[in-house]
Amino acid sequence: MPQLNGGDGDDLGANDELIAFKDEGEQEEKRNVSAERDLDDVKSSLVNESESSSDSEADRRPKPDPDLESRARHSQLFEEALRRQQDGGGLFQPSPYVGYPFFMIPDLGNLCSPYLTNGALTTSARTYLPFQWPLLDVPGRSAIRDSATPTHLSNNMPVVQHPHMTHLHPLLSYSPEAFSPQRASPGFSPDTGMSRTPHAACYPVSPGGMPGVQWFLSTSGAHPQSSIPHPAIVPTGQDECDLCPSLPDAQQEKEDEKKPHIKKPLNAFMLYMREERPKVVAQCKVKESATINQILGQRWHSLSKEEQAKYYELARKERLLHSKLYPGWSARDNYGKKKKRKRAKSETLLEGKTPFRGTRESTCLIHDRVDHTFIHCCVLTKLTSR
DNA sequence: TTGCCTTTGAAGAAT
DNA sequence: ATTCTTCAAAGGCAA
Repeated sequence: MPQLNGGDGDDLGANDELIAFKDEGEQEEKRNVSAERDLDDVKSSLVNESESSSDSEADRRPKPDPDLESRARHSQLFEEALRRQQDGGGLFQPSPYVGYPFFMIPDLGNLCSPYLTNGALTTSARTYLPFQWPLLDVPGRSAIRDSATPTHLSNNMPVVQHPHMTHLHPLLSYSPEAFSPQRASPGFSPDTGMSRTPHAACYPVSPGGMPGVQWFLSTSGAHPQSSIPHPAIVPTGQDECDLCPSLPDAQQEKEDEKKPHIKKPLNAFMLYMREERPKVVAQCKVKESATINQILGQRWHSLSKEEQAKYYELARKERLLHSKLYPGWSARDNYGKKKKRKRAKSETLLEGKTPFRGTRESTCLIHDRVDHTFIHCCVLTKLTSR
């Protein structure tokens, strides 16, 4: 499959992807040569345009886009809320990167328990996010506070959850469920309702990655950062931390296999699939992914160069952001990870161990349209299966 | 319960 | 320099 790889090395993106056409006649190929060249030109111009502006912090902010206009309004609300917070001594900062719901939270000591014992929201539990999340119709903070009062599930896990949170669907570049109740740091004791370890989970936070941006990945206690997992990170329910004493080799190896793993950024086609899959499912009444992917593959080839260029540009930004979030990450890091994880899981089952994977803790933010702020909620889920 | 299927593209390893 | 391999997503299905 022909591919050009003339990356500029600056933004780590393969800026000059070529669309490859398979199983097509010679004439078709000739026709595509010029099409590929055109697409290449489009991509190059996109890349140059993007790169020429990539040095500027301001330019990393979202540009006017008809698709984003509604979100721009949200952004405005966010900026206003931010200013109010800062005027009031708040330390929140907006993220210049709009593709991910960054949370700039300086003091997260009780982020995961944002409510006081009486169920009221603590001051630091209130935070803000960039505008990519959809606005919610929340009747008012009091209603949120009432409904968010901690309750208990049948397994005695304390739960703080607002009923509206189920509507939250962040526009993530990675798996949306990264911010769902199934994604969170695990070290939570069901008995005490508190963190099982002082550092529930220390996921790789790039030290020099993005200026002013940190992913807070542990929950509370000794470590200064609290946690909202990046969508590309797949926590596994194991307590891990660089500061913990190292384990014996065999055990260490086993633990390594369970370490959260940073996923690859999605390529252009994957981004296209993510967007188009629901439409194909609806149109073709087919659910089998293999069939759907075949259809999507055909549709991908039938896209115009402009349409494809949109996804290549998205993918390039994905890679750029990913590389900034995880400067030391390599695709090689994940080689064999799938098989190892599967093997580790089956070994656990063979040993007759209950595949209890700890506790997931997830967070959500609810927009309060009354005073244009966001309210942080925390959900704890006991994990016993995959 | 697990792994395969099926697609394209990116990246690293191997030749 | 070219080719090969792996992994990203998704969910049904066979073993």
